[in-house]
This record gives sequence, C-alpha cells and structure tokens, in this order.
Amino acid sequence: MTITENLNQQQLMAVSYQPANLLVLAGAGSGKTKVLVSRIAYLIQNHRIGPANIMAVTFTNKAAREMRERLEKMLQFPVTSMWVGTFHGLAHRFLRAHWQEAGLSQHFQIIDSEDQFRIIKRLQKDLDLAEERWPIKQTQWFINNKKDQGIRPQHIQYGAHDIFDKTLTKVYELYTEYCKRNNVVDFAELLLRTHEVLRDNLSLLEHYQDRFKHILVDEFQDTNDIQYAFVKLICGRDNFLTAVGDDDQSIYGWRGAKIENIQKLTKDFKDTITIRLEQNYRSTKNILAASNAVIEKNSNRLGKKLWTDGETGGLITLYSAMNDIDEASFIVKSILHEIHDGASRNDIAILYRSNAQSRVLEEQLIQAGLPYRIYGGMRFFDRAEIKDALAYLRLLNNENDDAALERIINVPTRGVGNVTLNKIRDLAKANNLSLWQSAKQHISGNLLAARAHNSLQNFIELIENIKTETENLAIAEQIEHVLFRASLKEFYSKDKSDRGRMRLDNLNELVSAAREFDDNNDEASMSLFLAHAALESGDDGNSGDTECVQLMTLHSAKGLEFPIVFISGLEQGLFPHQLSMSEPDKLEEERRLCYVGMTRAMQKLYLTHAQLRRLHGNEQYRRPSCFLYDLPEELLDKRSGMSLFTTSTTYSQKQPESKATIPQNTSFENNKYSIGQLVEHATFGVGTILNFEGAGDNLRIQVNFKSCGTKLLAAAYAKLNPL
DNA sequence: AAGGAGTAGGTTTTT
DNA sequence: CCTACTCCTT
Repeated sequence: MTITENLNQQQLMAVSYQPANLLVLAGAGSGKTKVLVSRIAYLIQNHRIGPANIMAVTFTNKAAREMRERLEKMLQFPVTSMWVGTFHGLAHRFLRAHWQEAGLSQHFQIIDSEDQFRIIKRLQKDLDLAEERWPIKQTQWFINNKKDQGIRPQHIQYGAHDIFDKTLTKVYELYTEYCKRNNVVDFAELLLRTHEVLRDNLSLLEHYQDRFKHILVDEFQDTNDIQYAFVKLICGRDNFLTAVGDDDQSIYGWRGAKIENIQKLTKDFKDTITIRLEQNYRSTKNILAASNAVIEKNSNRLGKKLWTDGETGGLITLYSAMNDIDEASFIVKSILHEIHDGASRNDIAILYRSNAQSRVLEEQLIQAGLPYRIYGGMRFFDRAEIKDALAYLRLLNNENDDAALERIINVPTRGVGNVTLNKIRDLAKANNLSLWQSAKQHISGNLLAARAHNSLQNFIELIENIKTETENLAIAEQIEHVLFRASLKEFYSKDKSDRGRMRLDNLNELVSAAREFDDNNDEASMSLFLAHAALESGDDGNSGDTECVQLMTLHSAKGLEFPIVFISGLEQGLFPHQLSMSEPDKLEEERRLCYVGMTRAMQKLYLTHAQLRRLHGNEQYRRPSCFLYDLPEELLDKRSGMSLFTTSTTYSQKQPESKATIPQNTSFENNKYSIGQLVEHATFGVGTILNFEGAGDNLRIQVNFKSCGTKLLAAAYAKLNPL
C-alpha cells in the first residue's frame, strides 16, 4: 500500500505538499492523525528526509506512542531516531542532553504538581503566610502561569502597594531557589528552561535548527505562549513547520492554551500554506448539521464547515428530564435499548461537564447491572502508595530531595514524628542544609532525645543500607527490594478493606511497570524511570476484559469517537458552566466544548437536561442550555420525562432525615421490602409507594420505582410510625 | 498514631 | 449532598 492511497484531495494535498510551512485546519473526524502520520512517512520516503531530521510533537504521551506505531507500520521500518513526544517529553530529552548549558545538575528530577503544591505549602509556612489569605493553589497557579509566559521572578514588575504580586513573587523566588537546591524541575520549568537555553545559546540553537528539517505539531490550538515561542525559535532557519489543529476544538484556554496561536501562525511563519480538511468520516449528516449549527454561533473562527457524504442517520434525541435522577434513568434505559438493538457497551459513551455529575449516572448504571468505566480519575503514578514508593527511590537517587524525604521519613510510621521533623527542618533552614544532611547532623551531634535519636538513626541506616544493597540491581528488583526493606507492603496490608487490597495490587503493578520500562528502554535507569513516572500518567488504556459503558468529562473525550454518545446536563449554569457565562470568550470556549462533545458521536447522539437538579445539597430549577436553542428543530426528536407538577407533591412532603445507600446489584421493580431493609439501604430518588403492610419492624412496603428514595421511605415510615 | 468530629468548598486536566 | 481535609481527642 502506498502512502497516498485512500486519501481525499485535501488530505492528499496536506500529505504531499512540498516542504513548506503548513497549517492544516483539520475538522473533527477529518482524518487528522492519518494525515499527520502520512505526511511524515511521505517526507521520509519521497523527500528523503531522515527520521532523525524530524520532530513531531503531540498532546499526550499516548498520542506520541500511537503516532510512532502507525508510522512504523506504514514505513515497515523503525524510526527510533525521530523525536516524537509531548512538548514536555521532548524538553526533558533536550535538558538531559544539555544539563550543563541549562545550569542543571546531571541527575535532576522532575516533580509533579502535587510535589509542587507541597513545596509551596512548606515555603509559605516558613514565610508565615496564612493559607486562608494566600491559598497554595493560587500561588501555584501564579508561578506556573508566569513560567508559561516565560516570566522569571526578576521580570515581574509590581507597584509598591501591590502586596499581592509582591508576596507571590517572593514565594516564586524562594521556590525557584528551592528547586535549584533540591535538584528538581517542574513541568513548566522543562519548557521554560529549554526555551531559555536555546534562545541564549546560538550554536546550540543552530545545531537543532539544522537537525530538525521538519517540525510537526499536533493539536496546535492547545499550545501556550512558551510552546509557541519554542516552535518559533526552532523553526527559524531552513526548516519547516507543519501545524495541525482545529480552532473550533480549543478547549484548554483556562490552563494557558492560546487559541490565538493557531490564528497568528500564518503571520509569524513565512509563506504559510493553509489547507482545510472539511470532509468528515465520522458522523452522520444529522449529527454534523447539529454540531455545525452550534459552532457557527461563535465569532472569530478561522472558518470551516464540515460535511460528509455518509448517511443521514437518525434524529438527535433531546430528552427533557424531570430531574437529575430521571435524566440518568432515561440514559440507562436508552442504553439498554441500544444494547438490545445490537450495540456493544464499548460503543457507548456518556459525557458530562463536571465529574460530580457521574455519581447519579453511576447509581443508575449499577442498578441496571451495566458495567461502566470512568475515564480520567486518579492516575496510576499519582496514587499515594505509588508516590510513597517512588519517594523512597527518589531519596535513594538523590539524598537531598527534601520533598521525597518529608514524604516517607515516617511512612510506615517509625517514630519520627512531627516534633523531630521540625527540629530537622529548623537546623536545615538555619544552616542551609538539605533535610537529609540536617538529619545526619542530629545523629552525629546527639541533638535528639534517646527515643527520637534511635528512630531517626534507624531510618538513616535503612536508607543507606538499601542503597548499598540495591546498587547493582535492575530497577524492578530495586523497587521490590525497597518495598520489602521499608515494609511498605506490610504497612498497607494492615488495611483489610478494598482500598488496602487495591494498594497492594498497585505496588505489585509498580514492579511490573518498572520491568516493562526496563524491557522497552535500552538505557533504562532509575533516574529515567522516575522521569517516566512523572511525565506519564500511566493510564492503563482499555484494560480489563469486560465491555464497559464509557463515562467521562467532555474534556477527556477530545480525540475519541463512539458510535453512540450521550451528553448530559445541558443546563444553563452547568453547561455552559456558571463561571464561564459572564465573559464572551469563556462562553465561546464552552460552546467549542459542546461542539467537541457532539462531534464525538458517529451514529447516534442523545442530549439531555434536567428541569430540577440537586446540586450542592439543594434542588434547583434549571433552564435548558443555550446551546440547545441553536439546534435546528427538524433534527430533533424531543421527549420529556414526568412533568414537574406531579412530582412536586412528593418532594414537598415533610420528610425526616435519613442516610443510606442501596447495595449494588439490587433489583427493585415492584418488590416488597421491609422498611428497615430499605431505609438502611436506600439512596434518594424518585418512586411511588404502592402499598403498605404490617407495622413497626415487620412493616413491608411495595414500591414502583426506578430507584426509591430515602426521603420517600422516611416519609412513609414517619407516616406509619408517628412519634 | 489512629479515628472521630467538625468544616470548607464544590469546572474542566495533561505534563 | 458529598468529599477531603484539619484538628483534636484517645
């Protein structure tokens, strides 16, 4: 098969266009990845560009892996010398090679946002900044935001009375010093430092400009200032940029992505050719028409209209639910129908604006006995037990990693409590020592009471012993040894709950991950494995054998596609979100998010909203989302749940408090339960009580419901058992 | 050092 | 309403 086979005219043009600066505006489902991969293959095969002369930047590590795989499959030979990765991954690679020019020490480590949070918290505490007035998150945001814009503490200008900027800049400054002292680098620093080194080192810059004849960047609409500056810098000579993206799918403005980047590209890069991929191969005509109708309401678009010569498809179902539970129950019922009609659970995705919305959906799915999977929860390498284990490894790798030491000095508990730790901190601060050095001084100088002294000494010896014992081991074996010597597994196995068991599993999984890393990397080292752990989310992909309905936020649905898609909670204040409704720019991003969601659907799209929703504990009447009014009537199959009027009587009854959850896998329809059973195991919900029998503990109740509510049951109970 | 009480806060997330 | 975290008691 040749590279240019099976491409439409626009795709072919994008793939085969002579070396030049290219902007490929690729609409949803227009074969963007295919074009990107094919263009690289084409450059290699037809323009005799060496893989080593190509750099490809992707949005996630997963995308990077997939790109390399597809490319190698297409070319039938490995392209190991090509640089493929995320901006962060590539920057890391660069800094490892040029740590001296970058002013880093050779074995610098990457910290993630949680580490960063803890460090800033510590620093602010030392500065006596009250957390209520100076939220750590805010400082963290301040620092990262400055870094994303290429701004160092010394560049920040503030007025004499600007306490806010003055204070945060001070923290930023101390934080920078801390990172230098501890030999660590955060995510934003990877990019900023790389940019600075290239900018200030002409020979190095020219070397890379000469090497990378072609730089290809995917998801260009999601680049931030520093990333754009980096691309601009490196594309400064006889080399070319291929930027692929879709301004209509820019949904990360809130974390620094600049939609303007894709808009100003043609001005900043010489003779840029713009190619539009507008033929969609994913969705039906109806779905596409509806999506187009929504996105058309945005101003400032580069302009693009998707079309398809696929089938018209069914109408889009718009369900107006009575409340959030009715909404969830409608979704679940519809899923059951779809499955009955031959759909696989894997084909179905439920999308929502915020994670909190998943709970009600989950409850209904559990009741229906439908297996589901939630995307984008806690990431593997972010789990507490994994981070503990990694902290040991970090400490072994670099004794002066204070954050690592703080994390595990008393995990598992070994009698080095807060009092001792504070003493260690104080001495470290006074003499500009690392915590490890300070701890050793406490031992050698006999500065502690006997009990603390012994505990601390044991800790120091433990670390030093592990260090010698693991010196020549492969990384997986090193980790196993650490887990054993630090009794981490023992520590977690004390927890007999599901959670404890899961933690043990995860620790074992960590060993496997290390082994896999070892197998896949020629020069695997502990230092590289730690970097891998920081840069990779370690998402398990489609693990597991059971087919699952997929639940995720609209944001995490980007780049995916499903035959059947539900978008729930289309209500003013929820989607578009309350906090994004005031400013036009933010509302436009919400609209793009809606567009992204809708264009995930291949065959069938369901949109739902609830008239009454329980949010933060109280019920609120909600207007349908403004996006729903953009949809052409003729594309819709409108349905609605019970009217509000009927149920409001139920809701208005005086109801005593009760708390409980229905056990999983319980089926309810028209069954009789003892009230004790039900009140103890009920979740709130909607239902009708058909009949009562007996009284007191022997009271039995017949209910007809999707899920019967605690409130309702409690009301019934109160009615039959007056005080 | 663990568990209970009390309370603050509650978009979106990858690296 | 639910959670995650702090603080306070044993």
